[in-house]
Amino acid sequence: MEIEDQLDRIFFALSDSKRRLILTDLSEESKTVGQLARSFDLTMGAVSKNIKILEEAELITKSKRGRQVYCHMNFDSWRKVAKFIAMQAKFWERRLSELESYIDTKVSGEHYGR
Amino acid sequence: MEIEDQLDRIFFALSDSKRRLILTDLSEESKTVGQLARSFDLTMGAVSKNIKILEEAELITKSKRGRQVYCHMNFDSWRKVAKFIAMQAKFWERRLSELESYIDTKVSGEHYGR
DNA sequence: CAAATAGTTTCCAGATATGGAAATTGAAGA
DNA sequence: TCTTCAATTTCCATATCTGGAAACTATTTG
Repeated sequence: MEIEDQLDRIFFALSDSKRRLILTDLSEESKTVGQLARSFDLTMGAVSKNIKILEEAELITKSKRGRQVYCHMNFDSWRKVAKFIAMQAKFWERRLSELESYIDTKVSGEHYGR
Repeated sequence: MEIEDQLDRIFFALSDSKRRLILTDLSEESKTVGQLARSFDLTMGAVSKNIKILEEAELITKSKRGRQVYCHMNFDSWRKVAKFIAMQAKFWERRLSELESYIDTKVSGEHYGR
């Protein structure tokens, strides 16, 4: 269930528009927690907690420079998410076309599915 | 903020492995709420509520046949999600390669980003 | 060392999620 | 109509999420 837990964390992290905004912001350049707090008009505590959620989902990484903490978008991890979703889509797409050709050739009335 | 709300709902719906399992199950064939409840060892009430969450995210649709309610995977909506994520990835990818070439050509020391 | 600064964590309150049990709705069938 | 069955909704308890305020940690600077 390890991968499933990881997906839980990723999707949960992405389910909040503030966090997606932070992620988009970090995609342009790495920023400190304080910079993010000022950008999004939140306390540092609040940003720090959201950052933690994104970090646990492995969507970002952190690095220290003195007393400042820089947050970096983890592009590798995002690529993985994109790949997973695209593959899932492709897989379902295949099933769907199989189903459609089955319906086209074998079935006529009584439409259950959709 | 309409699109953002939609994304909130979609990602939230996907953030639970039970709901992802239901979705995968429905990708094979449409099923009734009762069938899903039996498959996943949950009460109908619990399944019905999760179905509602997936429906509000427009990841599935429902249709009635007598007193049974069939749930269908909404492939169109999923394609939209996949497209959004892939586009986002591509957008960030481009930014990333711009950044990398910028670093390659102009900068030498002092590595902030990552 | 003391003061200031950047972040994190803790504590708190209010909001929301979750699923079981039971009441309710709506359709089928005797 | 009365009963049964599929599903939804309501009620409830438990758990988690969220962000502000304040306490705490760690690092820089005077």
